[in-house]
Amino acid sequence: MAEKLVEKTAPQVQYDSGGQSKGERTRERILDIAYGAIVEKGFAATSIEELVEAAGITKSGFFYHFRDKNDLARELFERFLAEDEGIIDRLEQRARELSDDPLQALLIFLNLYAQMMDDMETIHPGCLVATVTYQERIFDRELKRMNVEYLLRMRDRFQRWFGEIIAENPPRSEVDVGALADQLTTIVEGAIIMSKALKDEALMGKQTRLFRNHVKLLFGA
Amino acid sequence: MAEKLVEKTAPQVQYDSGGQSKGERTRERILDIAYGAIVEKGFAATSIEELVEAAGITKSGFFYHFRDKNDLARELFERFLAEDEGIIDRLEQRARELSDDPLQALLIFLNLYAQMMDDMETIHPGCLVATVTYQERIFDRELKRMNVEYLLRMRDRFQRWFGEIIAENPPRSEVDVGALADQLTTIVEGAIIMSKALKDEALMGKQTRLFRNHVKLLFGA
DNA sequence: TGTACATCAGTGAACGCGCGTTCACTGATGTAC
DNA sequence: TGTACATCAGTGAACGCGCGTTCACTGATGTAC
Repeated sequence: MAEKLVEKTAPQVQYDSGGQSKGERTRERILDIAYGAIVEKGFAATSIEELVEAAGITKSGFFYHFRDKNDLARELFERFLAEDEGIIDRLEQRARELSDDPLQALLIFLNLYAQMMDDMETIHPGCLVATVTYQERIFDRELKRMNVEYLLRMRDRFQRWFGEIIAENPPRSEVDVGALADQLTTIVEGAIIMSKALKDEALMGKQTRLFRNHVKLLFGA
Repeated sequence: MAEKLVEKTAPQVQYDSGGQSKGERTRERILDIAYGAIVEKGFAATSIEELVEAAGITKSGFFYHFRDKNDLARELFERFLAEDEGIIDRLEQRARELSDDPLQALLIFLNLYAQMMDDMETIHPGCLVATVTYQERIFDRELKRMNVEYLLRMRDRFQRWFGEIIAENPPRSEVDVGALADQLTTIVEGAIIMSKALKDEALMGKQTRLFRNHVKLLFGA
């Protein structure tokens, strides 16, 4: 009996985890687990029960960290979009550093992007965009708005880039610049679906390189 | 009282509905309603309750026609795939009739396909492919298999077509024919997501024409 | 240094609701004799 | 032409299960005096 009481009050080891409190670590763990589960099988099919079981807490513990299930979805989506755009920003920056010519820079960027996809052992996180679009009903308006704004920022980024390219390289054939600006995103979204369905991990990189080939033919010397 | 009894046994009008029995008509009605609902908001979010309410029968009536919910999904998917491939078959046939040259025929086909998308007042049914892929967990193996085989048939179709084209027209740059064969499907799947998210009905046609432009640059004189 | 109180990070039990599914039953239509 | 039976196309009530959510409570840690 006395032993048990002593065990019960055993000193809690305080891990140094980069300034994160215990609660923050749990919260992050839930988000990580939820991310994987939602990408794998969708939001509706992912139950709170399985998340907390994997996280090693109880269901009520979940509701200590998140107001409700949509709250989790919002947080997750925000997190993913920031991460994804950060990656694209860095790739664009590197590509621009490697060439002053906008066309060359874009071709380098597309190569870097395709390589990144080849190296990705797991499924691309962009799935979430598609998941949000397909299950809009169970997600709320806030999520839809975030999704649309993300897609529009991508469009803007490439529209400007193609604008720079066209200023110096007349296109070999008449082309819809707006559609061109959307095409990488379109292909990536489609390739996620295809690669997942066909279990073909090389597909995404290949499709990106095909788009690169189009750009090269269209503006190349 | 007597009046009511007479009303109750009022002669049932027998509509001529193309040889379909009453049960077959109800079944088709359920399938039509389910199709719209699933494309709009996904399979999991579509309840049997709402389907039977819209169809004007009771929930038990649903189970007279379908063994369970997956049974409905299977039937629906089968129906859609057959319809979709029928359309593509006819467009290819028309395009081949209009030109003996495989390259010209493909360019005509892509124009016809893009036009069809422009004319489509509603969202493209190909959504179902994406829905199946994203919600594979709640659908069964049979559905996944049908989906994969559909994608492989599409790949085959275009791989053969590009084979014919390359035999006569050397490509202007080295190209991955397998990836090229997948690209139309990839772009269409991606464009469905984009057009739905951005509520931009013209996007699908534009993306298809961009792919056409790539083919033209790649093999054109 | 010890005590009192506040906050953090949860637990455990219970709830209500909706959904898919079952089952016994039924009224209308079709078929055989 | 009438009757008996079979099949079709459902109805109505009930079920059990899981899921999201709530709520009162708690043990550990942090802070003030």
